[in-house]
Amino acid sequence: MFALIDANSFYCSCERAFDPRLRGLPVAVLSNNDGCAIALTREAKDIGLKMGDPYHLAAKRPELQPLVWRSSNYALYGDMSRRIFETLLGMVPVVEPYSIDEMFLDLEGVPGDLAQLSADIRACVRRVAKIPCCVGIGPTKTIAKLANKVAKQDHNGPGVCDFSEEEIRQRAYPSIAIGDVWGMGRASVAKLKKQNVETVAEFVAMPNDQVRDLLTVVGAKTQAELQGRVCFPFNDAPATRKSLAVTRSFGRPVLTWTEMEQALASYAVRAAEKLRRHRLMANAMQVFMRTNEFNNDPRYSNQATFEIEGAADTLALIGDALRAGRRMWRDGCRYFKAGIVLLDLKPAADTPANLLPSRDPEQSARLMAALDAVNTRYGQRTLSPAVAGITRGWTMRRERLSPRYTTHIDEILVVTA
DNA sequence: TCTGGGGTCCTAGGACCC
DNA sequence: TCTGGGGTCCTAGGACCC
Repeated sequence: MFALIDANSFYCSCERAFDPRLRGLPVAVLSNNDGCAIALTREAKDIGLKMGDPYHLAAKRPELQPLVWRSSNYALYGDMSRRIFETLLGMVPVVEPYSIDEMFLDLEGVPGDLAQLSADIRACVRRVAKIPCCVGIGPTKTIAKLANKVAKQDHNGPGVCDFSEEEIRQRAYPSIAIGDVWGMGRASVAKLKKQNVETVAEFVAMPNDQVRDLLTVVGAKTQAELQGRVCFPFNDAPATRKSLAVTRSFGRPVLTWTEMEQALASYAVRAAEKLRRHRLMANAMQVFMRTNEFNNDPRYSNQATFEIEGAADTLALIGDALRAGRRMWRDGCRYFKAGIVLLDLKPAADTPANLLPSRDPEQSARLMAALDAVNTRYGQRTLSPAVAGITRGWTMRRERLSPRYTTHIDEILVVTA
């Protein structure tokens, strides 16, 4: 049996955990660059804000004036996610983090009443991590996800939904829209609608071959999972990641190569840091830049993917990124976004030694260790290659950022009693 | 002025091989 | 008239997720 724990309006709940004045108020958290709403409390939904609404339009709507806006603060949310994870680990043997705000539990062999355990988990996450959440239970991950969704929709309910019994599912499926199912996106819903399939019950009743023809093996697996057959097993060990990206929209258009160079170099710095934190090496890189597709600027978009010498060295990655960037750079464009993606990642330990390395691997490792040590101790970008720039006019907007309550000593909450 | 960022998986089609 | 049958690997693009 699986359980899925999903935090309610996670980013907003994190903001509320440290600023109790936000309780009961409509709150929305903005995407990077303060672009659009990506997390909303129920109060925010109730007054008409929708996921994805652009901030610059929503801020002008009279009915949305009560909203409290926050820029996204991923340092805070990541840390809160870790707290939830640790809270859960204190209650069950294994936890599989699925996303920043969702964790699967394997309840196989966990003693006691599942409903009681779920209620306890919910209360404990609220008390210890200060985050409200809902719990869904089912014999497969897809059913547990669905149960969670049902639990969430019942605002005044217990916050727990148990779909472990076949009979209970049979009663529930006819009234659940197929689009509520994990893995059923817009395109699949539209295809099913053409076949007059709109509810989970109707989907489950389709012949498996027909589902496969219509939605490929992905849809067929989802159907099997809804019928109670496990296709997505519990994953105890964290999956090794295959790619890693650092991409950003600019706070204002970038017009000069010098600025683009700074941007690409600083993305490479971040990418290299992530790579080393996960103890990985990258064997290929993708670099892209583009103008804004939403306005009338002349369109230009270019991208290059190429192999690189297996490395987690900041200076090497900067060199690779800038060489590729320089080749695709065109004067006169108003660049709006650029990014770096590292591909073909391998564990650093498994990577065979390069017989003809372009830099001394020992020296590189020592230099990177020193760089990371300084930046860990004194803060990100304390030490950074000069080409990544010191004053940067192009960085993203984050005008409504909350303090880094849990990850920066100067911004920690002070309590007076 | 103003519309995010970061992932995974699958499929189709081309190149190439025997 | 007639032009096989499998493979593999790679890439671009679609779909989906949070």
